[in-house]
Amino acid sequence: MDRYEPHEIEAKWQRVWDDERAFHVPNPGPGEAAPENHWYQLEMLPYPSGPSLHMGHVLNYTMGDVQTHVRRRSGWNVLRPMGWDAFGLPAENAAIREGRHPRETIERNIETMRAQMKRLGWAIDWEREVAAHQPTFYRWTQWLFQQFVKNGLGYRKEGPVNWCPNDQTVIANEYIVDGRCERCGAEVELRQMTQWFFKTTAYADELLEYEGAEWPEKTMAIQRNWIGRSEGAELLFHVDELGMDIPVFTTRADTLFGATFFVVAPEHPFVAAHASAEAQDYARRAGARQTEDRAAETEKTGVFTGHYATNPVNGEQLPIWVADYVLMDYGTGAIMAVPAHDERDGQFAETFGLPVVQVIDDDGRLVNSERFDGLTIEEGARAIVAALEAEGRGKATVNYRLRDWSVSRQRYWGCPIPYIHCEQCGVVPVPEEELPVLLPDIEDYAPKGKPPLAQNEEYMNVDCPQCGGPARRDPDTMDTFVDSSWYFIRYVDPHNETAPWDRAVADYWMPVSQYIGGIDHATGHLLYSRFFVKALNDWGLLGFREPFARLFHQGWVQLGGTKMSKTKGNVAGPDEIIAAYGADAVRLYVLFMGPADQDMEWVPEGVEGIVRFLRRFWRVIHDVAERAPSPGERDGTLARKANETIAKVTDDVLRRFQFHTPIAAVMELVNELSSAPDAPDARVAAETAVSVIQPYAPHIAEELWTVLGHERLWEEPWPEADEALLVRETYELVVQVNGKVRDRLQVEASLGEDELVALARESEKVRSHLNGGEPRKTIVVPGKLVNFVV
RNA sequence: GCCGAAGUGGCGGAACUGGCAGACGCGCCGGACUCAAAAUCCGGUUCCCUUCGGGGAGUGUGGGUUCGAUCCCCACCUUCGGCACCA
Repeated sequence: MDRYEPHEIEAKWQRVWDDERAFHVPNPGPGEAAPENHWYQLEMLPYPSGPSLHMGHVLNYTMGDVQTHVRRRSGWNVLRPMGWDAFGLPAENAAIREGRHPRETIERNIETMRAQMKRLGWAIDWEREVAAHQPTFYRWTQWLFQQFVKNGLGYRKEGPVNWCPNDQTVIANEYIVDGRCERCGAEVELRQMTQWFFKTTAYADELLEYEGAEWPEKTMAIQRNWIGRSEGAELLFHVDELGMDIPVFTTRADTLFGATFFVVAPEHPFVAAHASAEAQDYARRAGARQTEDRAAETEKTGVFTGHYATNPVNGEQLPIWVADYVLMDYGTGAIMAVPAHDERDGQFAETFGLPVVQVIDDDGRLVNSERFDGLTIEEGARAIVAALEAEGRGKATVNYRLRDWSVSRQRYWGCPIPYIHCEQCGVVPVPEEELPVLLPDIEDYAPKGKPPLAQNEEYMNVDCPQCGGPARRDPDTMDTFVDSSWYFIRYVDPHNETAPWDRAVADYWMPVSQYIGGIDHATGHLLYSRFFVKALNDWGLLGFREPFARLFHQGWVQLGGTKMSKTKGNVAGPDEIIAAYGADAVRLYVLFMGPADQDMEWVPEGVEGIVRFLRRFWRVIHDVAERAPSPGERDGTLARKANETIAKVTDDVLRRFQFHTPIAAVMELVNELSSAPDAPDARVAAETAVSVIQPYAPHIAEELWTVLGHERLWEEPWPEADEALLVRETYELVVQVNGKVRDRLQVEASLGEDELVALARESEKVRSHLNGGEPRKTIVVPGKLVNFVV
């Protein structure tokens, strides 16, 4: 027997798979009958800003790989592609640090990571590889951007945006944590800018539904929180002396009679237009402060504006105050204040000595509300809104926390926005036949507070496609979430030069059958991708409305108690472990560490146990190949154990999505096999062990398969458990007295209840606990236990 | 404050539908091989008591349902995650 030399056999089989295009999956040709069992296995694509894969990637892609192998061998037509989220800020910042061009940095990182992936032996169809920064890809990103604009879902708007002073660009809401930029930690500022937006709010309600999508409850809850749907009413308050209306949003129209004052946000246009000088001064000071700082303040502050609003239900004059506890970007930026039934309004009233009127009693019924007295909260709200609606002073509405998606970025390394600004014609799309607008190679792409592209006259100056006059290109680039919102569709048809994809091909493979990735993308990538697919479906480009039929989140691989990440610098790469033990050991260990959806601690010494198992496995299989009779028998103890292992592995991987217990099951089988390598049924058990470990450790499995005299295990049908062998001839019957185990008996599987009870009563141990008495009650569960109650 | 998830040996964890708690692995202890060590192999390893037959306790805490609860119900504690002056 040769020694187990992982590097030799891994290189050998990787070469074979490569030469044979073993994992290439062709698309069904036009009019060709396509296999019905198709499976689109996808893991979130890596972001090649760092020079290496980390263990989180290894976990993620190995899980996908196990799924891929088991499905392939079970007869599914499996699509399993890979690509690169190559545009974006971290990559650009890394390039700046290194003093190189982002393209150089990124393409070098992609080379490294691709080599690592191949070294790990993942079953990827490399002929479908895509990268966001390649013109062949971003041509269609730009085309899609124009579709959004043409369909009214993309627009330009001036408004306050989140500006990171360190990264010198606008950043998205989900990248702000406690008022700071998640990436660099700088305090985010508000700036007035004209920006491109995608109208995610148009799909707010639909994004709350997950029809046909099997998603973790948790992820849907995060998205629901983020969307923040809130049913209520918009009510109009009239300012008599100015002859104008101010709308408010409220979820508590039932408390309208309890409104004793009225508050507008410092940024509310009413303040600048009509408030007293003192109030305007307050608003200026408050508006300059961060929302988070304002929230941290416990004391309520505010100033009376000098005007009054009329309560639409009873004509009462309510003083209008400006206060920073009311936020301009939620609802209408103005509220009716009901100090008796809202904690914040209550604090404000107390601070400024404003009146408090109770309008809901302890039983939850309306009081002091004239003709609405006695109604419940729900009835009251409905009745009051209905009454106001009849007068044109209110209507039921739904408000959302979700904002439209701001997609412009003032940085270099992204997809150019395919629009031209002409003084005569306005904002004009670059004609489709001129796409892509190529990202120019420029020398100086360091951030300077204005987009690097804006400084490049050669790029910026262009003829207007409409009037031919001088015009300027849009100097911004797109948020990288635009790229990742559709990359998974491009995979199905990656070389299409006339369209982003062929709809028939997309509809064949999609939606993604199983998506695996981090839950940190719940409010970013996963939400935007759903938005994209709903829009694309509405335009007739796709035949489905949810991109990811099933979703799974892997846990974090932690080192020293904190999650591995580039920013924390505690990234452990797979290279050293592969060099020391081989790819199969790494693959097995990442999955053996624990349940894949829970965080796990990377213990470098832990891989030793797996290595020991692999060496032992190697030895035992060789031993069996030499000593066990061939063809051998199929129904002994080992064969039955092997059969149970098949059932366990298959069920865990396919139904339970659990990857660590199958490894334990195979270890058990190998342990038993090692004590009887010459048994009549050892050969069938050995073949089973090798066959079912193949998705986890494909190289050693392939090699041992040849040792057992076979070939091409990666194409071998996945073994099926033999139902007949799963039924045990005898089993261990547990005998309890008062629910406590007192004895265990080997019994024939065919015995009926009466026979089991009779056998159990004969047990010495049981008799001593029965103390000669008759059981008051006897419970029999055939196949499991007998319980005597005394 | 609202919403969600999780608490099992020294450690990672298993127990899938209410039926043997601790599979598998790490670590540790003992033994074999060795001049010795590493590697490998064999055995042991929840805790307490024990006359070595066995007995008792035990899955965050306290209750409940049940012949029987890690699993179901109620209350609480702790940890983690999401949202949050959101009207």
